[in-house]
Amino acid sequence: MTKKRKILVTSALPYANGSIHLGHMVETIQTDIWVRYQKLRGHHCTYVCADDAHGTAIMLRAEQLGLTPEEQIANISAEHQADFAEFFIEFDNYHSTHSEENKALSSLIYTRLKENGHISVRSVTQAYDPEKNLFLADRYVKGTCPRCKTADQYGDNCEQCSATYSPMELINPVSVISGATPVAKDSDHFFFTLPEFTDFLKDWTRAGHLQDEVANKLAEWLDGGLQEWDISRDAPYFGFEIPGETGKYFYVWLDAPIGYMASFKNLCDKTEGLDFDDYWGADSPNELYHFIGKDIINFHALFWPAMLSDTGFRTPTKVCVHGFLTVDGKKMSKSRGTFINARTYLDYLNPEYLRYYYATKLTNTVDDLDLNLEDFVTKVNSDLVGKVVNIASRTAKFVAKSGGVLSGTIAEPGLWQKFIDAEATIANLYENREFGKATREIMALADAANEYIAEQAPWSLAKQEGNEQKVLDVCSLGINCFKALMTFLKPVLPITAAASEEFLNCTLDWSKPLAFLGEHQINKFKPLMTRVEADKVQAMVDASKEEAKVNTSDSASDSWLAKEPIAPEIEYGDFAKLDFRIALIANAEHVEGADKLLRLTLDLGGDSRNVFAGIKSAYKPEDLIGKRTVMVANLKPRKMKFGMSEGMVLAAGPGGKDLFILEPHDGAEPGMRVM
RNA sequence: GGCUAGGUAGCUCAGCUGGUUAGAGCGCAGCACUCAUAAUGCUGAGGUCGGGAGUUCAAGUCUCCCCCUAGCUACCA
Repeated sequence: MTKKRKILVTSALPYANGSIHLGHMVETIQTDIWVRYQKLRGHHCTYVCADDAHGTAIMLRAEQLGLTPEEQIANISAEHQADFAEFFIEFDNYHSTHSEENKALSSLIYTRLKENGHISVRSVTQAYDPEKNLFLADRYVKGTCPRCKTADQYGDNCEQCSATYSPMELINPVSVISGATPVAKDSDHFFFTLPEFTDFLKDWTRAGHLQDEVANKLAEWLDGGLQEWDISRDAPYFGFEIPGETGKYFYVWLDAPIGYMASFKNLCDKTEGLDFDDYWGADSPNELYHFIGKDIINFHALFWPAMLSDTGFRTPTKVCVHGFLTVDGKKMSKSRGTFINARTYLDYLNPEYLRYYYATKLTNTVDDLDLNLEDFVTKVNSDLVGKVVNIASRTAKFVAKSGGVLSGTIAEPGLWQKFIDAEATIANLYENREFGKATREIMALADAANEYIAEQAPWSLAKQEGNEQKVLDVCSLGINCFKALMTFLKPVLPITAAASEEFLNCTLDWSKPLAFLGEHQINKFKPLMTRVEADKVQAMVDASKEEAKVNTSDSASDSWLAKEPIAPEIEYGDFAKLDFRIALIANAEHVEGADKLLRLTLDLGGDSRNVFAGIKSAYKPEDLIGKRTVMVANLKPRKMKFGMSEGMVLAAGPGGKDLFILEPHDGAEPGMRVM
């Protein structure tokens, strides 16, 4: 190996408010494979992580459970660490952002930012819960959209009409926490003056620390003008109080990335020879890698380097961004059972299956990664059991028969050379986080080994006297191929690698070039990995469905009635004022410039109406033409940007794709009144 | 609407700076083998590379337009 590198690696800190799921595992498995690879190559690599333990959500959750926030985060931390451990995620340290180290570092960084004139203070008006005496983030206020009158919308924007507003603009705003009506209240907030770092960030984001597509994405923000970043929250808040202030706390995202430093500091304090400044000093010669998902790019590639550069610390060598996990091509879904918790997976399946499957799908791009459950079963079985492990399984017996000592003769140097030649390629792919390509290379070698064995057919040779040495030579090469394959796969499959070391009676070492193992005693072969059972996968999906059911009935808020209670009772006379009519959709078309509207021409059997309907997200015009529906015919016409809307069609559903217009049974004719 | 990614065989994905009949694995069909956790090997079927136009001697690969998917972002009632 060349120079020994010193690398500090992090995964994003999981939030201490929920369980680890298979989406989180994409990141920790990706990071862990990379870290294990670096260690295997003989580099000094340190992997730290922590729970992200602050914020209103955690405070409220703890309260709900009747726990102190400290008890709550301790419970979750234990759960997270147990899950990670069983997936063989090998952290060198797992800490918490709610720690002394983090408090000290956050204060230090804040103080330096302030000294450098990069903290500004100004008053912000916010919704305030007068019962709980708590400022309410937008998502903790719900009410009726001031624009389209849809009930039960969050305080920042409307799901129905996508209007944006501040929480206090809602009609009948309600605190989600207490049910009280929030009041507007002013408070001083502290801001990090990010725009002053625009030039620095324009350079930094193009200086090789990021994937190109990430830098492109960030250029949008940089060119559009950065905003100052609100880094304070008012008491009560579970976090760190801002030095020199009372009742002001660091916003959770301020101290979360500092949690990387804090976890490392914590490790340094208990590890001989590991020095904090050696890694975090402004001119540190060592490497710092952050692995994150694409949802938190701005925190890691804008705020974070700006803060670090301004406070005497080094900035990251690389921020490695990955995409989201989809399951069977779709977003993880609780009702489909594809929102799978790490623990649920572990209850049914071997963690190495998932490590391998993810490895075959991981690239160094931000593309989303699909866990196709059927593909998962066949790929793991075919690649690992059918190909790799099979090589040992089919040759071990012959070696054992001749005494269990491998031959020093390389029976087919051409084949062995293929493995030697692939070494640098595979190493390079690991280094560049192209695990999918790496596993493809490795499987190509496994194919070559199996072809060779099939071609030599040692079982046939063994039937004739005098071929003993030839059989041993062939199978020794087979075993060596297996040894090379498992060395290459060791970062992905630590447990199978360990079992293989036991079988091979040697350590799978990749800090030195691959060596042919000859004149060497090996142990009895035992099955190294069993196949994925498809019914276990199904059982896992079913269990996830059940968990989702329990959770939703728990919160008792998922039924449509709960979301929007039935309106107050009305008199028949009130109802009779509404004139609903059957209408034939004579035409439907897109409206230029409108994102959500379709222009419908409704035929009432003699009368024709022009109606704008906000159903573009759910219907194509051509699918509507010729269909009948129900409209409110006596609604006062309303002037809209695109023209007059003379009525309204009736539709149900939360919005987006889930909008369903009414369609009458056959026989109802245009113009008929609906009563 | 703007931006960033995608759209290649039934499924999951490769295809670098444009260059001979577009690849792999899985699945499927047939054959062989029977050492191996019914594993392995060989052969084969299967793609107008989202659609259209253009540049070029030559385009999956470049340009433009359109459609679809995901995410971010804006506006509109």
